[in-house]
Amino acid sequence: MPISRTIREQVTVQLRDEVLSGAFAPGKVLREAELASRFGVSRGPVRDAFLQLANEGYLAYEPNRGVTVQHPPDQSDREFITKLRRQIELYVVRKFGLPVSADALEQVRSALDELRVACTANNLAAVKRCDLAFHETILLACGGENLVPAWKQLCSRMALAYERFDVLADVHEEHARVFRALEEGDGAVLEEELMQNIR
Amino acid sequence: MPISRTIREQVTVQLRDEVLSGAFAPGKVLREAELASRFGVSRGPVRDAFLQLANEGYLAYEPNRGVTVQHPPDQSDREFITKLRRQIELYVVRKFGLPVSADALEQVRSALDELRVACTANNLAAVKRCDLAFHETILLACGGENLVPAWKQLCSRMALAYERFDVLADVHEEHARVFRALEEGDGAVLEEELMQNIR
DNA sequence: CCATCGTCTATTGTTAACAACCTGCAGTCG
DNA sequence: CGACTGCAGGTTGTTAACAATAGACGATGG
Repeated sequence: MPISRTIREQVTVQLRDEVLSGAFAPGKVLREAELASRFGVSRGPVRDAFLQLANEGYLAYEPNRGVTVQHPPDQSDREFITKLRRQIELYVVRKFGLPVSADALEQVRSALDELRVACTANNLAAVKRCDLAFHETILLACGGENLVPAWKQLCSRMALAYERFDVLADVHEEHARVFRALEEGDGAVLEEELMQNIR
Repeated sequence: MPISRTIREQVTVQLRDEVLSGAFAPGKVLREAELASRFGVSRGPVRDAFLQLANEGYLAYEPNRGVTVQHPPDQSDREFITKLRRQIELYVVRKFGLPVSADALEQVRSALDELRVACTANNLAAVKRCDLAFHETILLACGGENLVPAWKQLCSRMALAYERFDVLADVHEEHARVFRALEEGDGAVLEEELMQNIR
C-alpha cells in the first residue's frame, strides 16, 4: 500500500482528486496561498503540486499568473485520444507478452481491489483515479514504463471529461474480467477485454 | 524572441539542452546543490527544473533519492513511438486543416529560422531542441494544443536516442519543405513532407 | 474626455535555514 | 560468522521571509 510519503505527493493526490471530482469549474484560478492554508502546509509543496498537475495536463500554468483548471478536450480529440490509448496498451501487452510475474500480478490485484473499494463507496473521483492506476499497473507489469508518462498525459485529459460511469459496480466487473485474463495468461482474451474496457 | 523570464525556465532550458547534448551518461545521478552552485542560483529553481524534466521524460525521479538521467528507449519502443507521433501530427494537421493564420505562419517561419541557425552552427543539442520546437509550433498553429503535452512526452524520449542527423544542412532543408507546403496551403503535400520528416 | 503614467496591492518567484530522510558503516549481540 | 542496531554524513523535503512581477486604480496632463 504505497502511502504518499512526502507532503508534496499528498497535496498532489488530493488536488488531483478534487479536480477530477469536478470541484472546480474549468478555467478557475487556483491560488497557492489559499490551498496552502486549507491543507495546512506551506506554499512550497503546493507549488510543486501545481507544476506536477500542470505537466500532467490537469492545470494550465502561466508564469507570474498562477494556474487555472484545464478545459476538457472536445469530442473529436477524445475519440482520437482513445484510439491512441488503445494502441499503447495493446502494444505494451504484446511487447513482453504474458505471463507476468507473480509479484506484478499481485500488484495488479491490489489495484483492482482499490478500484472495488472506490466503486462500492460510490466515490467518482476515486473511481477515476483507481481506474487509471489499474491500467498503469498493468502497463508497468508488462514492462511498458517507457510509455507510461505519455499514456498518462493522454488519460488525464480524458479523465476530465469522463462521465460514462453510470453503474459503478459494472466498472469493477469490467476490470475484474481484464484481471482474470491477465491471471490466466490468455493474451487473446486479455486484448479483447482491454479493448472493451477502453472506450 | 521569448526569453525565459523566470530563473526556473532558464535552468530548465539549460539543463534540458545539456541532457539532450549527451553531457550526462544515462543513469547518472544529478545533485540539486551541485547544479545550483554551477548556475549560481538556489536549489529551489533547480528542484522545479528537476520535476519538470522528470515529467517531460528526460529524468527519472525518486522521492528522497534524487533524479537520474533517463535511458533512451529500445528500438522496438522507438519504432512504436514514431508511429504514434506520425498519427498525432497527421491528426492535428487534418483536424482544423489549412490554411493557418498569417500570424501562426510567421511563428512557424521564426521557428524554422532558429533551426537554420542551429544547423549552421553545427550545434546538435540546439538542432534537437529547434526541431522539436518547429513541430510544436505547427501543432499549435493548427489548434492541437490538447495533444501537445502527450506529443512532447513521446518526442523527448526519442530525442534522447536521436543520432540520425548526419548532415545538419539536410535537416534544415527537410523542414523548409514542410514549411513551404504549409505556406502554400497544400494539405496533401504537407502530409507527405511531414511523413518523410518523421522517422 | 481620453490616454498615459505612477502607485498600490495581491500574487508569484526566489532564497536560505532548518527538518526529515536514506545510505553506508562500524560495532555489537546472538 | 551473520544479522541487527545505532550513529554519521550527506541529500532531499519543508518552511517562512524577502524580492520581483502583473494588474488595477486613480491622478495627471494633453
